Amino acid sequence: MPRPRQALLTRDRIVATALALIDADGLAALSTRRLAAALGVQGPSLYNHFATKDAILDAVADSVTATVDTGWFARHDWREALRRWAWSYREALAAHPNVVPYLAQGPGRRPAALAMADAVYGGLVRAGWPPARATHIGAALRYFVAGSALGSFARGFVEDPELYAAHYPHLTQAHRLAGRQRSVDEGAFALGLDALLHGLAAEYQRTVGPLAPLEPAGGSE
Amino acid sequence: MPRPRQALLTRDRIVATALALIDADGLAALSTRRLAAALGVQGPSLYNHFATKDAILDAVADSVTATVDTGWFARHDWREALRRWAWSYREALAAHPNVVPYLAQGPGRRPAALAMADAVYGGLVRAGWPPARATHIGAALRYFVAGSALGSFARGFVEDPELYAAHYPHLTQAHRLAGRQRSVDEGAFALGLDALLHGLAAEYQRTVGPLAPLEPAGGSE
DNA sequence: GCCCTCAAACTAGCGGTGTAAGTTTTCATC
DNA sequence: GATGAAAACTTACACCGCTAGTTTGAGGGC
Repeated sequence: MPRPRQALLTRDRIVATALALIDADGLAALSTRRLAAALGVQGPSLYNHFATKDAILDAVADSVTATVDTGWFARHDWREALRRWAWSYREALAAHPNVVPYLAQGPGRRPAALAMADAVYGGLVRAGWPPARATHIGAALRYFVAGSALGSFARGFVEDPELYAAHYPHLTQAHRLAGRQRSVDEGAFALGLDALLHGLAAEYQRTVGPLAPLEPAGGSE
Repeated sequence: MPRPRQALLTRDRIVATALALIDADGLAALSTRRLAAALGVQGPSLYNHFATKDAILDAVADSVTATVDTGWFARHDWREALRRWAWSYREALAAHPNVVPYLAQGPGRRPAALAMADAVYGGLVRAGWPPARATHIGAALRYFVAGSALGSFARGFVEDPELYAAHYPHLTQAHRLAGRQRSVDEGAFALGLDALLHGLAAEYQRTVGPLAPLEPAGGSE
């Protein structure tokens, strides 16, 4: 086939299809040939639109990051903004857990990731945190969110009672985790996030100044 | 070469060499043939000792996890034990950052990871935490540690001032992060861990009961 | 309206990958 | 000493990312 009347591929179509394949079959199952086949095209044609496979993955990762809402810092107290951002971030990653290992390797040069870092850092500094502290807080929350999306603690366990009971005295109920994955992961995330924010608020009072009273629950959104 | 008088390979030697190669060149650079070559052997010979390449990686991951000290819970208050465990866990992962993406995908059936989960969960329940809470706390800390080892927030930035200043108003200093990687990552980890533990202590007081007074700083170890 | 250049697909192929299959020789056991 | 497992080997398959060169339609300039 020569050059078609209408281009078969666009960067957006490649990225969307790649994400769908990764969601369905995992990161390792994405090959340029399989991706091309899903697009009705031969493998090397992708290289007319992306320089390398990694460039495709970068674009996929950035498309996931782009769905995170970072606007909270303009409208809310820093504690509330951090909380909502963290949940939004987690939601974006949890919707595509298979890309997290790739995505978690740093913002690099991906624009959506950098825009997010910019918004969070800026919001914290504006709230009075010293710049170095703001960096640490942003990083710490990123650690927590990325770890939670990546690990899916409960997903790691297997639905086999024998396996754990035999050697691990306290894990006799661990096989049940496999079935309650979502509730366990969400509960752990909620607990950890609340604890983190509680601790940060204390640190703020100790080193920056008094906290503004929190807006009433169920704020402006 | 037929079967040699003395076996050239052992599982331990394979695992140790694989870990060294991963540390040196990254996870993606480990192939069965390169690993075999480093062991003075042909590629397929590895399959006399491991069923698949993933089985080798599992063993590598478990050898890293095995260096985490989980004994603190027998000798310390739960807060202090959690803190020391988290630091030890982080240290183990940070020593081999390239294996973290693989390792972070869940304890699965790896014995060292399961033994660690067992120790942490048991320690928390013994300290009075309700079982469901203990699960959440263990998971939350795992998220944080895994995320911190995986992400290495600072590593993600590039040493190029132009790149950030142009589009991200608050990231004008971000290129400096690349050079201060270790201090940034450790600072973020320390801050986040302290905040987490602070928040957990508050939660404990609210839902379980009064906290034992903390032992004087610089305890029995 | 023609021509030139570029773009977007193609085909062929290189070197590398995980691993299955079968072979050979040695060691350990009866 | 025969037997069988173990541990290396060689060969081979299907797939991988990617390069090179080819073909042909699309779009712009004269």
